[in-house]
Amino acid sequence: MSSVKEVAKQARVSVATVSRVINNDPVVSDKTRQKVLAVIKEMNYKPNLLAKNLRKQSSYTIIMAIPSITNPFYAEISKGAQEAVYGSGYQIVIGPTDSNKDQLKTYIQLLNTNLADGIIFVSTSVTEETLREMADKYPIVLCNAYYDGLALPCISIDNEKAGYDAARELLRRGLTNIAYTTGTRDSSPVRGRLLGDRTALKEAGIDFRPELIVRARNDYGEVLQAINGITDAGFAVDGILAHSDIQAAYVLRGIKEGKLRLRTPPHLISFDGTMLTEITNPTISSIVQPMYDLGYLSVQRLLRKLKNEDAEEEMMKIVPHQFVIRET
Amino acid sequence: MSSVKEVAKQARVSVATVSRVINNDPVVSDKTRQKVLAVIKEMNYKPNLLAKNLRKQSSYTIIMAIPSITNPFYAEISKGAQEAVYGSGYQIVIGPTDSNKDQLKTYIQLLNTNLADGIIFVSTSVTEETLREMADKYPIVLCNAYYDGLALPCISIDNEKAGYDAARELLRRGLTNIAYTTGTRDSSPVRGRLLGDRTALKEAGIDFRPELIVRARNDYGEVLQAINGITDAGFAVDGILAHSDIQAAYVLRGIKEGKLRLRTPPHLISFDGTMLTEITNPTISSIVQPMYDLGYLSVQRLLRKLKNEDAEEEMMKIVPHQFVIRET
DNA sequence: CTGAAAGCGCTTACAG
DNA sequence: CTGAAAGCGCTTACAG
Repeated sequence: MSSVKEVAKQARVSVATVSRVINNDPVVSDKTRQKVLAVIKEMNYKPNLLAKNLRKQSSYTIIMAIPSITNPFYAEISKGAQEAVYGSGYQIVIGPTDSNKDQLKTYIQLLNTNLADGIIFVSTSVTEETLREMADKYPIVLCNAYYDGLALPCISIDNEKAGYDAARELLRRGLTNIAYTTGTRDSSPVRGRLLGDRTALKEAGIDFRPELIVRARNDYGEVLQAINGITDAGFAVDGILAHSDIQAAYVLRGIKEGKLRLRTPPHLISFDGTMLTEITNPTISSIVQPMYDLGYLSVQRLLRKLKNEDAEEEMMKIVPHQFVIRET
Repeated sequence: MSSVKEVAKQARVSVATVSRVINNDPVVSDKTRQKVLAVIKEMNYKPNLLAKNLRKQSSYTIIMAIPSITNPFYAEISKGAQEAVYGSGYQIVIGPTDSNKDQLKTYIQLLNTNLADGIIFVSTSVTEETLREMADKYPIVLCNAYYDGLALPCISIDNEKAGYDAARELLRRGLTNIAYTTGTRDSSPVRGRLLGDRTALKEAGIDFRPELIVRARNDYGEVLQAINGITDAGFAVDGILAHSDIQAAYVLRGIKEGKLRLRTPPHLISFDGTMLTEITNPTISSIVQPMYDLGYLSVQRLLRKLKNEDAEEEMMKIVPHQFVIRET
């Protein structure tokens, strides 16, 4: 492996000059530059970026902590994120947090040990307490979920509007017992969507019934149990708002397999709008989030932050969602 | 930020001793170790791994080049890979290659510039020529696809057996015009599956018709076109072997939307067996690959290779697939 | 068992 | 416009 030293020797210049050429420093003369460039090409020299990183005190690496990579919603966000670093000179490490309790610590450790320059937290993959401790030590961007007490940049859809849109559509169809399966965590998206839900109910003159709000993970059994629980409590569920496409797909599966105790096939609207909503039968109506953009913009924001180019920016960046009515 | 130097000063030892303590060198005395450990804790010292990496000439980073992260098949492989690095001291960069022609170059550049120690190529994300050039420069592991001329470690299912299993089942059902939508690339999995297909046909006494083999990407339009092309050529397709679950899901969608010109609903078997096959309606019969294991074992193999612990190992590691009959 | 010193391969302030 | 030299923060062969 050749080094700047050897290139310098071959080109009969100093290592400083070689370094300047590599970094396109306009100060070097054209003649010198050409000479050095020729030697670099001839020797097939590649700079050792491990050395550069140490010297610059930067890993040029960012982390995206994300619940799960196998949920298509997060896969799309990851895709946007990965494409956003392309050409920036940064690498991105996608860090799933749901499979193991301590994985998040590993990613934070990367920041502690100078192996990462900043981090994006997608959804509620971190506690508010941890976040507070990290907030003034490291560059952070939030994606999807925010925390009221923390002034951190956040990219998200308008969840209140989304919840309102979805509930309003079901109400427009004349439904009165609309169940809502939320995730397991109390997060800003869930709170926002519920707020929208309540506004829509209020406008329609229908009482909000907390019994219709149930928690469930993206797990078939939990979704069945959650909804059957509402039925068993005496509510004739006629509409369902699903926290994710996966949950909605499980609702359809439950209906098909006869494991969901319902009087009539419910109207169903899911949040996210991944490819899943188009391959189920019936296809699922949903609030479509701009997943790719969420990932892409989060990375861009973090990169600007790392370069201190974000001074003037608003903390909250709302990206538009779409509402696509399909067969449910 | 504190450094070994400051820790050394506080603990009244040399930086060498601090380094030895950090790295659990058994040579240091217990008293010294305790003293240093106490100071490290007190100062909340975290080693700067950028410096360690330069000194050790290793990034402790591996790359997994993978066609697409949004295809659930590859998402599961990624998941296995990510969990396999957990606790190893290595990081993994998941690098999608399908969205941009030059992304693969970026990942190879990471190897050139000492920012990655080794690479896993999933499926045919690289040309044989590129691979040949890289083969003796960097540690490489292949996942899914292999190249006959190159003695590189590979983790894969037995595609010939899988193709045989799938074709045999369709033949057992009395079908005689079995279409096979392959991917767009000529890869070892496709060749293997076709070989198995032909063996099964031969055993059943049915002629192999190359017209039934059609290429298609994981794209709705291409899948429709490919299969309609066979019908238009005069074949009464009654069974379909789909190269991926996504293609199979598109076949179902095509049938539902009436865009597939077929006499009867075809029997359908897909390769991969991701969650998609269970949320479609009907659910899809498939050759289920151990996706998580493919990713997990590929990483383990590469890590052993990096530590030179794989001297005795076979190049080819076959992992078992399952054949799950669902509703198609 | 411990320390002094060299060195990993870059970048950059400073001097000329 | 260019070079000599210091330094980023570690690890490790060597000496004692």
